[in-house]
Amino acid sequence: MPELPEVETVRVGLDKWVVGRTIAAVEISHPRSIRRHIAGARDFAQLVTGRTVTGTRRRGKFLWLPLDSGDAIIGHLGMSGQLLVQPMAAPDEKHLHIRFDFTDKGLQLRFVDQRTFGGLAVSIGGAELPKEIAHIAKDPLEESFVDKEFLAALRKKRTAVKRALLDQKLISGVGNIYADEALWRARIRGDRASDEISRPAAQRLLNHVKDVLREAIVEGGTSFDALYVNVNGESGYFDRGLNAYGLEGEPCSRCGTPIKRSAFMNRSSFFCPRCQR
DNA sequence: CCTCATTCCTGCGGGC
DNA sequence: TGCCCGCAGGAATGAG
Repeated sequence: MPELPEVETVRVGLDKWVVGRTIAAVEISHPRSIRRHIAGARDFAQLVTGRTVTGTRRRGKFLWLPLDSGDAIIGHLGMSGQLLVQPMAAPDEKHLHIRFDFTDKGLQLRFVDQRTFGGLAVSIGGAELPKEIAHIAKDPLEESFVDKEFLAALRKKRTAVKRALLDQKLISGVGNIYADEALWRARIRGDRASDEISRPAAQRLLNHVKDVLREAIVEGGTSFDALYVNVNGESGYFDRGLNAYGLEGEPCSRCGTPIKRSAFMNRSSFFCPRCQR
């Protein structure tokens, strides 16, 4: 499930394989995958054909490819989206929705997405920062991320602390897995009121968020199945480093108490009932 | 403005 | 064996 570390792993792959190359053609076989590009498939193709990819950028779970036109191809992987770099002769993936060919007739870029929650769009003038993601907060691994602003926002909110971690307008890049992991490390229960967390505890939680994201990037992300892969179709290994997520009934690695699972925000939360208060 | 539930989607696995 | 149903969940949307 692509959260910040998984998207970063994909970005690094794209940086290696796609930057500097010129798009020769784009084939869109599933309109839902470009639903955020309001002007439609033909407009999308027109804007990217003949353009050269000049870099790769990411904020939170969004990534974008600046083009030499000043526009950018912006992408979100959703639940199951993959950006794969494949030989032209490789057979079509079952859920292949968008294919980019390059003028050098080398490896193709393919957007594959089983559940179609993800998608691509062209952001006009978005090379530096697409306006489509301007409403998203900076992610905690950006140098310009300001801890104090997040801590203040946490205090101002009247909601559960896990909900705040998942709120991309407060802090971007954190999804269900890393939220549970950071809360476990900080020994805080996710349903605690965000404005009742002490300032030192909130700072510790933020530090754990940063740590767990960084550690997962080193491992190439977390995956439980073939749905999250890097641009070469390979899975990450961070699932070995998890202490809470998906471990219902397993002994907490700190205190041995079985990890509990509960429904929260229409999804599962995993936590240690003893050492998370 | 703020908070929160709902909706989108498909493959898989459990239960009967 | 086969079918049905629940589950996985990021972000946009709209209700209250």
